[in-house]
Amino acid sequence: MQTITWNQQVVKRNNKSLVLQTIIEKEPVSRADIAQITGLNKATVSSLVNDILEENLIFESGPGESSGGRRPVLLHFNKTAGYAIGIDIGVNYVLSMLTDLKGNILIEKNQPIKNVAFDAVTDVVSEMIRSLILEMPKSSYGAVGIGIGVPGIVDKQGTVLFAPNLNWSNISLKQHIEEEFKLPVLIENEANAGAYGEKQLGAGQSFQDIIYVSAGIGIGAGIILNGELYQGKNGYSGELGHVIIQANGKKCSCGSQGCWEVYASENALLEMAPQQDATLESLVALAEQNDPEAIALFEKIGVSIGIGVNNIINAFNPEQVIIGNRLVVAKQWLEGPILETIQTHTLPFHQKEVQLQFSQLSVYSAALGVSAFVVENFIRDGITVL
Amino acid sequence: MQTITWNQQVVKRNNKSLVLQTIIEKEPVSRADIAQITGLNKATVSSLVNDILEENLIFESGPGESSGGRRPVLLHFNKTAGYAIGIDIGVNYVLSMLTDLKGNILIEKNQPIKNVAFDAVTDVVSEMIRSLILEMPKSSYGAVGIGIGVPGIVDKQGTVLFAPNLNWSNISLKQHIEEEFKLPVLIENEANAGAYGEKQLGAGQSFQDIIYVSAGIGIGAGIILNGELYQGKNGYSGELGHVIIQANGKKCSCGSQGCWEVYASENALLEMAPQQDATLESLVALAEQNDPEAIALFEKIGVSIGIGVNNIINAFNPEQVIIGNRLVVAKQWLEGPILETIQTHTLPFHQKEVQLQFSQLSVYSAALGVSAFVVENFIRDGITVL
DNA sequence: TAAGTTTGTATATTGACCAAACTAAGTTTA
DNA sequence: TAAACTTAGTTTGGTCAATATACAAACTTA
Repeated sequence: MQTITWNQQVVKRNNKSLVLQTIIEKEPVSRADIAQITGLNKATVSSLVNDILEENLIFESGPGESSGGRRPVLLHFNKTAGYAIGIDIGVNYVLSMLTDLKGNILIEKNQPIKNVAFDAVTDVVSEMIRSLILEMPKSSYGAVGIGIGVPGIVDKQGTVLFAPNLNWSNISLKQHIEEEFKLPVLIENEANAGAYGEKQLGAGQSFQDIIYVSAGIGIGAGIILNGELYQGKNGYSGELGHVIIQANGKKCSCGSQGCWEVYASENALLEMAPQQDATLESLVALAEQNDPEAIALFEKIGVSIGIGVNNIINAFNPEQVIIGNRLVVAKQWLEGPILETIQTHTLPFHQKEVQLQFSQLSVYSAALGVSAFVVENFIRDGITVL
Repeated sequence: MQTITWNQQVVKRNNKSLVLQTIIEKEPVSRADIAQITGLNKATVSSLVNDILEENLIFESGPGESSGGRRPVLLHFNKTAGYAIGIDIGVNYVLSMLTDLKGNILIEKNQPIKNVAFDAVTDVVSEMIRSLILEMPKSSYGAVGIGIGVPGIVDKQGTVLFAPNLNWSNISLKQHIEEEFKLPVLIENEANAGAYGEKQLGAGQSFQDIIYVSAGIGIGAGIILNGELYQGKNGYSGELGHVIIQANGKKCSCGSQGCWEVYASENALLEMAPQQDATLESLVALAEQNDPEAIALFEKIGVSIGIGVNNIINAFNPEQVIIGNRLVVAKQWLEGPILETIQTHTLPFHQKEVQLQFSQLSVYSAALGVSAFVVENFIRDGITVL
C-alpha cells in the first residue's frame, strides 16, 4: 500500500502551489484577489506570496487601479526566472526550442536529418541543446530542464522501447542526455507531448477530457483525462493507431490486420495515391487546384479518420477531440468527411457537446508540450523543496 | 477554477480515512502496526483511532500475541455497523441484495420480470428494498444507502438517459427512489458497476488499471484508471460495444455499422445459431456434449471478442482485462480464441504482463459493485462529517 | 475635510501532528 | 526469580500553519 500521510508541510506546499497557479493564470492580480479566488485567508495569502517572492518566481509591479479604496499591489509571474528546452525528434527532422516559463518561444532551431541512427540523432540533439544554452539569456534559475518528444513507445523510466520509423529499440535516451547536461530530462511519446501542448497552450486549454490524435506517418494518440495525461500501466497507452477498424483487413506493419493507421495515416494516403512520387505536400497542392482525384483521396482518408474518432468518442466520452500533426495541412478537405462520419455513426448522447478541433500549435505541439511539462515539474519541485 | 484550499481539517480527515482504510484492509491490526504502516506518529494514530471508535466503525478485541513486550490491543472493522442495498436491474430480472460494509451478502432476492415499463420495474424495486430493510438486522447506522445498476446510459445526476433494452429514456431514477426511502441513492451503468465490483471484491483487487468488459445481450465496459472509475465528461464513457471493428460492416441497432457488439455479444451468438429458438444456455448445453457446430460458434464469438480486447489493450495499456456478464458461462470455449487473437494482433509491448481474466463474482458483479460504492460513499461522508 | 472603502499586515488563538517521556504489560536472561 | 529488556499505548509539551480580529495605509466620495 502506497500511503501518503498528511501534515502541515503538505498543507503549506499545496496552498503555495495554489497561490502560484492563481498568479500564473490570472496575472496581474493582487493579494486580495487571490484571497477571494482561493478562499484562503488574506493573512495566509500574504505570507505565502512573500515566500514565493523570495524564490523569485513572481514580482510586484506598481499599484493598480483603485476600486474605491487603497490601491492594490499587482503581482506578476516571473516568466523569465528560468527557461525550458523542448525538443521534438521527428522521422526526418529535429525541432528544438527554448521557451520561457509561460511557453513563449524565444529561440527555435529546425534541422533536417537523414541518418536516423541513435548516435547520429543524439549528436544533433546534443549540439542543439548546447547552442540553446549558450544563447539563453541570464536568469535566476537558468535552464530548468530538457524535454524530448519521440515518435515511439516510451516507458516511464524514459527508455525508448521501440521507435519503428527511427529503427530504435531499447534506448536509454533520458539517462544519456541527463549525464551529458546534468539537468532534469523527460522523455515522452510524441502524441502524448502534443496532447499536453495543446492542453496547456493550444486548442485544449478549457477542457479536461481530451483525446489528441496525432495523424502523421502513423497514428498515435495522447489521452488527457481529468486534466491529466493518462499513461497506462507502463506509460505506453494511446496506441490508437493500432485499434482494429477492419477485422481481417489490410496487413499492418505491426503484424496485425486492419489497424486504423493502415486506412487513415499519411502513409495510407500516399499508398492510395496514383502518382508514384506523391507526397503530402504535392497532394495538397493538387487539391488546392481543385484536382478531383486528390480531393477524393483526402475525403476517403477523412472518412477513415472519422471511423477512428467515432471509436474514441464512444469509448472515452471526451469533451474534445483534437486532430494534430502532419495531416492538419489538409484540414480543408478532411474536416467535412470526419464530421459527417461522426454524425452518422456515433451515439447521439456522446456526439452532443463533443468538440472536434484541429491542432492550434501546428508543428510546435509536441516540442511545446514537453517544454511545458518541464516547466510544470520545475515549479512543482521548486515549491516542494522549501 | 475549482480550487481546494488545504487546512488542518483536511489533513485530519485524510489521515483518519487512511487509518480506517488500513484497519479495513489489514484487520486485525494494532495501533502500533497502523503507525508503522502509515508513517503517522503513534500518538496521532491513537487519537484518530479513538475518534473512529466513538463512531462505532471499529471495535477492539482481546489482546493479541506478544512479540516480546506488552500485548497489542487488536482493532477490527465493524462491518455490521450498517448495511448497504445493491440492486442490479437486468433486462428480464431484478437482482437485489443486502450486504454488510465489507460486501458480504446477507440477503439475496432475485425476481424475473416480464414488463420492463418504468413503473412496473420500480414497483418491483421498491418492494424489494422495503422487504430488505424489514429483514435487516439492527445496527448503529441501519441502511446506509441504495445503489442501482442499470443496463443503459446514466448521467452523473443519476438520470437514465437511455436504456434501449428496457425501452427507457430520460428517467430520473435516483430522485424517484431517494424520495421514497429518504436514503442516499446512487445509479450506475451496469458495466461500470460490474467493473467496480470486480475491482473491490473480485478478480481486480490487486490492479489499478482495469477494463471490465460486460459481454451480455450487448457489450459495455467499465474503465478503471489509477484505481478509480473513469466516467467521461458526462458519465457515459465505456460504450465500447459501439466501437467499430468492421468499417461498413453489419448494421447495428444504434444506427451505426460494424460495431463490436454486432459480432461479439450474446445477441450476435444467437443470431448466428442455426436453431430458431437457441438460447445461450441451450448452446452451452450443446457444446458440453461436444457438438462441433455449437463449439465453432463460440469460437467465432471468441475471436470477435478478442478483436475488441486487442483494441482495448492497445488503446489503454491496462494491467488487466476482465470479461464479465452472461457470456462468462462459455469461458471454456471462448478463452482460447480470445487469447490467440490477442497473441496474433496486439502490440508485443502491450501484450506483455497484461492479465486476461474472467469475472470472479459471476452474476453478482454489478449488484456488489453498486453496494460497494454505497459503502465507500458512506464511509467517506461519515468521516467528513466528523 | 470627514466618512467610508479597500488593501495589506500584525497579533493572538486554534487545532493538527509530532517527539519524548511515561505507564503498562509482557518476555528474556542470568 | 528477579533484573533487564521489549513492545504497546497514553500523556505532555512543543511546533507550525491557518485563521479571526484589529489595525494601519492609501485611496474615493460627498
